[in-house]
Amino acid sequence: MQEKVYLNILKEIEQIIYQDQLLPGDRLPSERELAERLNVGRSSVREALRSLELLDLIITRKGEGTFIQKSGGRKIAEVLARFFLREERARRDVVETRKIIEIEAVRLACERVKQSQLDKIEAIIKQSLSTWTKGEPPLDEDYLFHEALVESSQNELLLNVWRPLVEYSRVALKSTASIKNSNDNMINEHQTIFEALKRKDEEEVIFQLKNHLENSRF
Amino acid sequence: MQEKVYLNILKEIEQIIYQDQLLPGDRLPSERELAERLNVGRSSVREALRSLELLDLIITRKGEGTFIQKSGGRKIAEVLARFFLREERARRDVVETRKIIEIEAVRLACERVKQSQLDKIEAIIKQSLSTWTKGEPPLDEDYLFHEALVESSQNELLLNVWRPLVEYSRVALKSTASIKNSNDNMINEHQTIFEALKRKDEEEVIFQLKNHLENSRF
DNA sequence: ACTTTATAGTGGTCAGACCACTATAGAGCC
DNA sequence: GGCTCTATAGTGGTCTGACCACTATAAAGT
Repeated sequence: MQEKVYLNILKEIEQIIYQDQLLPGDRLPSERELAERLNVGRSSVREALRSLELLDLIITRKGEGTFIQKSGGRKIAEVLARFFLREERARRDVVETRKIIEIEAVRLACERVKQSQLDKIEAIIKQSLSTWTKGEPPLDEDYLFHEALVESSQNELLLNVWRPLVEYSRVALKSTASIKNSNDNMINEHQTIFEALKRKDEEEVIFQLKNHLENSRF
Repeated sequence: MQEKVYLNILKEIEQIIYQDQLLPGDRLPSERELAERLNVGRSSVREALRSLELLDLIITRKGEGTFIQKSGGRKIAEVLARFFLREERARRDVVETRKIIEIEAVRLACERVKQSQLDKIEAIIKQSLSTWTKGEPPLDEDYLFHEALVESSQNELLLNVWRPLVEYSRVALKSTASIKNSNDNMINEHQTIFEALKRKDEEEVIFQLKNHLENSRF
């Protein structure tokens, strides 16, 4: 059975990225050029590009072109969340998988974290305090803290798998989340995790993180 | 700034699914009907559908229509893997991430494995012996064994994240793999892992699996 | 009632038109 | 020569239409 044209185009685009050594920010050939080059219709090219766009792998800008993007997984998480909301099992899988990834990333981080990353995490905690002092919930800092933890694993794939999972968790759970954790507890827990990571105390950081993930809003 | 038409269509499709209480297996309105209903071009509808299709949320069949599907996430994992694994540290990240996933999946399996899955794993081991007795390397069985382990976690997402990692590993490492494991050791190790899993001895199964993954060809 | 044929409807792909926007090149002015 | 403005080329965005291959359905024939 012949595979659909847009799937073949995805593969070809991947090849082009590989052969031309394209990086995030670099520009892909135009739709018309791709169509000509691959001997397909422009509509088919567009179908493929829309798929990639939803994965946040590319961004297309009118008048400029199509650019490779470092994936944030935001759009896909939103779409998945909307489609998954009614499937209890899938939600469990996402939450569970996200926790697994994060915990194992932090385990790796105990060996690999760089001083600059520790500094960054510390700064995020300080920013949390500052935000909270101003009377605002430090939601962004909460996210950034967790992201920085996973980043400290020095395993980019884990980070890229983790991101859409977290985005999904945020969207999927936002209307039903029971907040078990006040903001000051959250910041305290971040601080505790950070201190354990600084000491590279694997057992303690895992324990504290697991505890925190049980209490966390996402 | 006006959002792209295809993103609006995604939202409308979601609404239709919700209002019509559509479930996996149910059919969406035709492309032409959607285009008319939403007052957009058919091409735009197709762009939206391709996005959903890549997420495995729908399946479109020529002559029949477009159906809601229970997502397996296979295609997306494949595409994401292909796009992420170009980077410098990709190989290490893949191998490491795959191990993490597999080990954690097996940890879950110790609580969750079903008798039918144990039976399946046992059958795969028997098939390995049979294949090897015939003088052939039991490569397929090796893969199937690992897949069945991850499957036993009852976390479909883990399985779907694991698959492309393994596929990549097979392709990327195949020319440089140093085979540290003879086939009979491999089968013995599979057997040992299986026995520990049957006993639901988490510590032992993790230990044996880690050992095996160090020796394994993929 | 069953089989065959014709028709309607489905998705799949491509070409083409035209629009809004951006980038680039060229002309004109100081 | 440098700067500004204008024109043109190129980009994506969206829609329409044509035609194909396949499936579903209805009607006709046995």
